[in-house]
Amino acid sequence: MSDLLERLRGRGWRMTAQRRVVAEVLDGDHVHLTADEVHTRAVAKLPEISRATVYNTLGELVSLGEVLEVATDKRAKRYDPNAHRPHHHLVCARCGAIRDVHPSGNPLADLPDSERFGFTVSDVEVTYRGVCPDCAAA
Amino acid sequence: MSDLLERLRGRGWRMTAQRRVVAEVLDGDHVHLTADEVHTRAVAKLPEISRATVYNTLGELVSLGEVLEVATDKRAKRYDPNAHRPHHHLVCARCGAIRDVHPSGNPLADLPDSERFGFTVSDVEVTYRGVCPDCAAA
DNA sequence: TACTCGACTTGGACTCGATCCAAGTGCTGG
DNA sequence: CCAGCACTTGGATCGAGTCCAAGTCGAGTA
Repeated sequence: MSDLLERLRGRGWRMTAQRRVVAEVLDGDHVHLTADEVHTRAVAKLPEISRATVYNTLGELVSLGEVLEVATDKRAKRYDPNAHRPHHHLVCARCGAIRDVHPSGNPLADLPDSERFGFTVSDVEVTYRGVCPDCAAA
Repeated sequence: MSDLLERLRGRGWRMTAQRRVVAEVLDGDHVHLTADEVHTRAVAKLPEISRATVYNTLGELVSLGEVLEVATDKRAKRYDPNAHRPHHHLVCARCGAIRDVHPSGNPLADLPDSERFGFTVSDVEVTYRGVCPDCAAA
């Protein structure tokens, strides 16, 4: 996904070591990391990187649409690098782990006009909640 | 909704002034209040009530299934007294207003086993996002 | 290559929502 | 009416996230 780095450069980003590292961490594997986990992994590659920079960079990536913010509960926000393929989330109520899922059907179409109250509805998020195998075993 | 008070008594709750007040606030109108708003309104009825008690009581109501917690974004959790009729939420991306909606279809059924990854899926939340008429006009 | 400047980074202080805890209060069953 | 213990209190604490002034350094220019 150095396409990501390419796209960022294309958008006029100054390419700093910190930004490269954050982008690499997100690219690394498609898990849904918290900002803090991103910071921990980033520190492994670039020890001096600060939390503030990680937050800044994540925020920029989100507003560029390269990464999605997922706030499934009141714990830490998680960041989803899989922004370019629409999908929904399956969340473990105990440990907070998140998996991407692709339900059949189109929930947007399931909201009749009479239930839209004049809103311009543009998006729908579906969050399935349950208990993951690991937590169920424990 | 003194049925609520009845139900609580039936579940072995000690009926204190504080709990009655919190239940009354939630009953008052079916808006989605934050814990802080609940506290503010509770203080109007019972000036000595503490924030901790409001949090405790809301937490108890949630775990009894009398009230739903709604975390649509990273701001404060909101509490939804409409727990006995299943419904979903339509959120204004600009002002944060929330409306209850009742889509057709059953999104739980739309998640095939192959997409459940061993999770015991117990619940689904659907959040429609858009712009409300007021914000669209402004 | 060297210079320059403003975008970027830093880290520590701060905010805000929420939780914890030890001490005090007051329901409720007997 | 009493006593025991569930409940409340408020202040401390926590954890995620934001802010800010000061310092740093990427990259366009010469």
